Amino acid sequence: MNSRITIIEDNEKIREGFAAVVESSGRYDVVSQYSNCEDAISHLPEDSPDVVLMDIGLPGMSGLEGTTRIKKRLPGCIIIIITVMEDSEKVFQSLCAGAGGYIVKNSNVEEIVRSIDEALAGGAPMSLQIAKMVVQSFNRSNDSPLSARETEVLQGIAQGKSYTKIATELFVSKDTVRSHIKNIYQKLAVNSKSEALKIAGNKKWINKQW
Amino acid sequence: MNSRITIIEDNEKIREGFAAVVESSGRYDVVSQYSNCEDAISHLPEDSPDVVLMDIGLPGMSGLEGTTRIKKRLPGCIIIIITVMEDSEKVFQSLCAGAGGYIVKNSNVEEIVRSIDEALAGGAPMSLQIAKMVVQSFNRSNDSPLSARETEVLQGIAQGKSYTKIATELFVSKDTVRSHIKNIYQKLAVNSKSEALKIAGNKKWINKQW
DNA sequence: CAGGCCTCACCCAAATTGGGGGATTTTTAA
DNA sequence: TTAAAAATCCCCCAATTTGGGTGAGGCCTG
Repeated sequence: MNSRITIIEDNEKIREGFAAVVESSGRYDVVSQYSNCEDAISHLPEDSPDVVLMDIGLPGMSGLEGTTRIKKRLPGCIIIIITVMEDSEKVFQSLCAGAGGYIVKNSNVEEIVRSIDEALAGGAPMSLQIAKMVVQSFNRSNDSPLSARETEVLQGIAQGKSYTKIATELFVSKDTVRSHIKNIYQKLAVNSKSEALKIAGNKKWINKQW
Repeated sequence: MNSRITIIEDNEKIREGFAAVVESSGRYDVVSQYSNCEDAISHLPEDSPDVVLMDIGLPGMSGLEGTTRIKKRLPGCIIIIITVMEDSEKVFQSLCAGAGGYIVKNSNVEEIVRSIDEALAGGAPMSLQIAKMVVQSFNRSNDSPLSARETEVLQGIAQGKSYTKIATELFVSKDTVRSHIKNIYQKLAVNSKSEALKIAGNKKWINKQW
């Protein structure tokens, strides 16, 4: 049976262009097209797409948010982001949201169809250009105001460890850890763990590692 | 001035092969070669390399661990992983550790030199094959024992939020969040935040995102 | 020598956490 | 249809954690 495809893209020309290309292959059925995520999500059960071609810059809910929501309802659904060249952070976030690949808007017919084939086969369709962006988004910035020790402590916080646990692992007293925390909070102008993690995480001062 | 390069690789033939290739370009100086990370790290200050070519499967300290340590001491140093085709998890972890690129062991002369050029220019040298692995490593496994709601709650924990904060954000009471936590702990057979995060993180049941 | 960094201590009060018990409703699956 | 699972909420309890304050000694670097 043919794979079911849903297209979400606000530019009508581009959307119908993609639809035509996909249909032309004969192996895919475009079951629906939407110009925004909200509409698409409300029709998810009927459409039950195998693949979603998703634009990132959409009116209303962003493609990022949409990807997360769709993945939540249809975990098996593969979402391929349609994009012009954007910043590496967006690409990274899309992957975090559950995107299965990236194709650029001005791809030719064969590339598009091949991307969908690849995605269904379990591969990750994307250009080397985009892949490199992902890698670059890993690079931690080195202009952190936090000292080495403070970074270690915050890293522990990021892993949900208690002050006591962190102290044990760093071979220092609990009060020392508390001192570092106080300094961290002062430097970042916050007063809670979650706030500190949010800004240190966004600025890549810590490894949000797994 | 030529860029300073250090090579860490336990196989002597491969190591010297790389050295010869790099030297042959004339634009790079191989300032040192080591067969393990420990030796390399103890000579870091004198060597002060701009680029490190690092094997992943090393005796003693792994290339992953070594990458982390070197990055800590020389944040500006670019570390390129030399590898045979490995699992996507290793590739992902290397990038987390601070690797700036990936080249495969049987690359030819031009590829190697070009990779180093690319790395120094700020790009991320890697094959499309490897890039795809990175992307694949983002895919969350869907065999989680946690329910959708429980996953949301644990996600909040991962961001360092308090039960109260999570409750507010999910529009439920604090006790509901506590109920979910209790169930999570039982399912994962743990009894603390950090333990739950560790196993849920490792198995990719949650997005460690920011 | 000033300033940052790392270390540690003590005080305090509020909040959080983990564990126990139970209850209801809705959804899902057998 | 019936049982299990999920989601919601309530109460109790005690230990721990957290955030904030103040102070202080040693070390290293510019």
